[in-house]
Amino acid sequence: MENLDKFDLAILKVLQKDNLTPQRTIGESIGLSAAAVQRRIKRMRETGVISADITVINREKVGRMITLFVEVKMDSEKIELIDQAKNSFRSAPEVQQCYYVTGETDFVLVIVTPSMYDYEQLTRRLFFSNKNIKSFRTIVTLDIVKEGLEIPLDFIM
Amino acid sequence: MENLDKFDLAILKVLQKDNLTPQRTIGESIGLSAAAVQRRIKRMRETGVISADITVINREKVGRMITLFVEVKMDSEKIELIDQAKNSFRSAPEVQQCYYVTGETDFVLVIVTPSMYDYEQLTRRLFFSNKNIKSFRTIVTLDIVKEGLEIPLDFIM
DNA sequence: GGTATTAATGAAACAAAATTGCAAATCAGA
DNA sequence: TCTGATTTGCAATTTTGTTTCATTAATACC
Repeated sequence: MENLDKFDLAILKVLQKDNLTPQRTIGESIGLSAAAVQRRIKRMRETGVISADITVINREKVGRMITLFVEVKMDSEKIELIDQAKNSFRSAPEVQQCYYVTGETDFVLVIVTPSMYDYEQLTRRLFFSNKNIKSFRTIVTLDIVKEGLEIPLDFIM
Repeated sequence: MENLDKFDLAILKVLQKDNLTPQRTIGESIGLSAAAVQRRIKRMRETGVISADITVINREKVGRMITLFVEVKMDSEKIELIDQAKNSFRSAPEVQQCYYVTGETDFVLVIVTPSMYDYEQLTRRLFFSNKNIKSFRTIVTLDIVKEGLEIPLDFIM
């Protein structure tokens, strides 16, 4: 956990909304030179505070896509089996997000596929082929009300 | 829904992994000039195929943060009440993602807060104050196995 | 308190990338 | 095959990012 000052947090706040904002513009808004902003961004990349810079694609515009939530329950909680499941989920391109969670279920997955048929095929590869998966529950999304990976930085500042 | 050719899709495939990739580099890898790549990106921004360009922050590095899933059940499915709920979820900065879904539950939320206390406060504002929310179930995440907003474009190509 | 050391800064020079103008090539439909 | 519209590459231009360097601020150590 890095210690970030108010400038770093202000920079992050801008970038997580639009990382194409010129450093000069950011500098002006927070009272730093463009060079200073550039160095801070560079450092945050090196220290892993910034983990990626990505383009977000509008699903609806590229083709029909289905978004699903899947709650997965495991039989055994043995660490090797859990890790093995994590790896299999992580390496599937259809699995957009994967969370290991507490309570009734062990994993929550966000899955994006072109069709229900593709999802059915995926469940065979991902779930039915894994002996340690007890059950899974699929939730179909009708509407993406809000999407993003933003972190509420205001609470830290 | 825009119709995108193989070049557009190839560009998107690169950008959704790293949108800081120089257009010249993209051009070389797909057999186009940098200018052509730039024009295509511009068009995809204008048509909304590209909805955002963002920096992804590593939660662990900026401070203690808790990630939660919340399944929300509504009393009435009246469209005005649903829309009103959507708006309240959308406008809360702690709500990172919000999906309107089928089945038992009506909404699935991904929530990021600094502490359980903050989450408890949020539930008052977001859930208990809304008469139309029948119940909600909170799932605490232990580990983010995979995070992202990537869309599997290989299935389209 | 004074001094050495380190780290961070801004301004300017520099490099690299994005953007634009324009002529040529490509493509789709008559 | 012709025509009009679209897309392309190249080169010029503009904008942005990066590095250099001297200065300042902060910190630690006598």
